[in-house]
Amino acid sequence: MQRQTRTAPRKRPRQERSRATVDAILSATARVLVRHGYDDLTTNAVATAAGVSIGSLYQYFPNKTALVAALLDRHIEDMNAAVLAELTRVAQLPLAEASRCVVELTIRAHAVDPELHRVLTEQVPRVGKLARLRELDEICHRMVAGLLAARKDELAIRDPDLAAFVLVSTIEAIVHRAALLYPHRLRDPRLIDETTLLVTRYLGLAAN
Amino acid sequence: MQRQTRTAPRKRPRQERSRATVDAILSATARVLVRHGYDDLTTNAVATAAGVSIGSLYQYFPNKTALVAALLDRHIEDMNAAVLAELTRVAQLPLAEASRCVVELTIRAHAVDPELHRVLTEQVPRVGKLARLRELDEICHRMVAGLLAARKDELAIRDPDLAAFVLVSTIEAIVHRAALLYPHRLRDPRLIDETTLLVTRYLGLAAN
DNA sequence: TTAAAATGCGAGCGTTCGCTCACATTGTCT
DNA sequence: AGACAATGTGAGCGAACGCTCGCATTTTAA
Repeated sequence: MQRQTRTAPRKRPRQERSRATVDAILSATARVLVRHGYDDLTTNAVATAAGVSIGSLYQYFPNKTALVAALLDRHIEDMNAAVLAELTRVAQLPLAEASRCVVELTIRAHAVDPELHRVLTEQVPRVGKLARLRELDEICHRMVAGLLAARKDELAIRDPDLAAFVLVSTIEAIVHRAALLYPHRLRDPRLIDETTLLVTRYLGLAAN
Repeated sequence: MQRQTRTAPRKRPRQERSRATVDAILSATARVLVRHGYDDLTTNAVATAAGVSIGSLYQYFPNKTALVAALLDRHIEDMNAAVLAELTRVAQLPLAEASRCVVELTIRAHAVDPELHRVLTEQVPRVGKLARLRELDEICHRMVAGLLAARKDELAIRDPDLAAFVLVSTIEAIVHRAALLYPHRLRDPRLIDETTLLVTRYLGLAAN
């Protein structure tokens, strides 16, 4: 399997000075990652780009993997906090409306620094964060399943769990694929319409 | 950007002996890749696993990247030949039936050496084969769009192109996600049913 | 049979890069 | 002011690994 290096941070910054250092290192990591890719990302390059010595870098990150893992963690948590909060809020709305909101939400989430998102997505398995990602996936999945189960009688579905799997996969995938392969489609409102249509027709909510 | 090494093979094997060598090298690459991941795949390890000297390996592959690229090429072409052929055949069937066939087909395609498929999927962008992948994607996309356009009057869709994008993304994604995260679902016939339902309801073909 | 081409071999060269360590500087506390 | 902790520095060590090259063996063809 993958070389599963320990990715926990080495030491937590106490003073303001060092917190700035850690921040500089992380943003430098992001820049180098986007410009050069993971393979050509060297710890020395990151240190230089951050305007920090290589020694300082190793005060806070035990190895190269931990560096990217930390960045990924931050990215995942940021992204997910937004999504989960919104998902909860949306649960109150009529289902047709909720569907559209979720689609829009997913698109918005992918539109924040898509380049970084792409690189990070590609590196997830190498950095050993698949588990965490799967965990969050599971949470989304269950929230949607709950939402569907609560309104089962308005819907044309039998198994809310299975339906949730299908829906979460679908929405995430359409947006993800659009973001990676056809970024212009993300700006196309018709993509939102069409994806929403897919969802509502599947759920048996469609007016037309 | 990525270190875009030349990935073209160095020399084509002429005799039977060398063809066997190249084959051994490629299957060894697959084995090592699955067992150790790309990062821990070394050319020396591949050579050893193939029962071939490192010198011989470099007779046919200019570098490590080319090795993985060749394997990936083979995998992509194999997978896609099957899919495209079947897609053509299915185009004759009634749409409801065709939908189910395509879903089943996609699942079958992912069930062939899923471990290798997973590793390769994760490694694709780093080997510079994204372009080829996108090309094949485009072909699928256009075939489906053509199929939808031809029977537009039976369907509840406006833009066959957009609908094709949505459908191809959807089916691929559900299967892909199931294969990577929840392999047991691939054996669950209800997944096929449910995905087919998603497709047919979206297209306005559903009986129920 | 024999020359040339194709193929196979593997010790080890050269480079890259992750990472340490001994020391310097800055901040905190009393 | 002095002492101790926190933080910052960067030359360079060591190991890993991609890849070459000179030579051995096998196959082809005349």
